[in-house]
Amino acid sequence: MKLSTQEVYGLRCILRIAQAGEGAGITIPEISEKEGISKAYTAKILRILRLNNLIISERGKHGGYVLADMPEKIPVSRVVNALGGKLYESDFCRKYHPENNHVCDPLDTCTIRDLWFSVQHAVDEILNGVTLQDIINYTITMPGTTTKK
Amino acid sequence: MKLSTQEVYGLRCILRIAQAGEGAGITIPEISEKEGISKAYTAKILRILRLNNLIISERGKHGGYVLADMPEKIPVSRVVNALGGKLYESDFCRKYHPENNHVCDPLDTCTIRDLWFSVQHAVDEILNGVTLQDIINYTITMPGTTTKK
DNA sequence: TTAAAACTATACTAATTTGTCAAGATTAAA
DNA sequence: TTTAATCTTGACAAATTAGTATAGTTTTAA
Repeated sequence: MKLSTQEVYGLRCILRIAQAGEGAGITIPEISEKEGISKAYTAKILRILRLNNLIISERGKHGGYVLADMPEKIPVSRVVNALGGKLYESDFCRKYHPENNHVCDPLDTCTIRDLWFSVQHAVDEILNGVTLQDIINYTITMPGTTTKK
Repeated sequence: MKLSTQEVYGLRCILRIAQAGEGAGITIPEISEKEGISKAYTAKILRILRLNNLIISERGKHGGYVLADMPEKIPVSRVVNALGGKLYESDFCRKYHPENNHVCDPLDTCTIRDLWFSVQHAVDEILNGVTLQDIINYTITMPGTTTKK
């Protein structure tokens, strides 16, 4: 059970956008430089976030990205699901029974499916309960940290 | 956030071994046939389980595999961790900061790390609390299911 | 109207994960 | 001791995911 790099990078990118502030906007080169991710890859990840209506792009010379909603209204779950999909999805059984799935009988598979589903539920509960604003707030109030310009 | 196929297949394979019963043993061809996984791939997955001391192989003509411990003493977490690793591991920061990691400062990265860590904790809690025996029991008592020979 | 600075899209390469193959080692029974 | 049924190993091939390159389009401001 692993996070994809897209999920990790994507969350960091959208946090940069959130931290840029209301309507301020931040560009791909800026995010790229701050996160140490290439411009091309940053663009690719932001595209996914945009197609999922998490961020809005402004084109042209003074363009950049802003959040599509207020940071306190964007739970981390939306970001993660956009970039990496869910642990348990409706195609679960089909996916893991590539053959004529004669083995997908109630004997074992359903139990296992239930188990993964409950794991998915626990993860969702946590990620739904944390918004981008929560992360920003928590960061600022952490001891020893300063708000970096 | 995805399960690897190894994790899903591996859990199913070890459940087949558990269901075979005390000291009974089950062979690669049998597991392969029952699960619809190729013999070669089954062998590869069982090898990982064996190297993680979850199962014991008996070689020779009447060989096969048995559990290394009682099914009620093997939590699912051990199986999953053996096959797919953990969501959050000690190399987390290094892994996701491939550059000279100049961006791994307390401003954002630590908060995100804490978030992933709490997700990992929730997943662990669930997977630690379910043993192979639990899955077998639950299966057998499910309505409409029969114990397949 | 031109040029710069930004985003957009698609195709391509590299790395990782999945899955296969083939040759070998071990054991039990005839 | 031979044979057949088993596990063991490492190299290989295929598929997926990660990341790059390139050739655009859009907008602003001079």
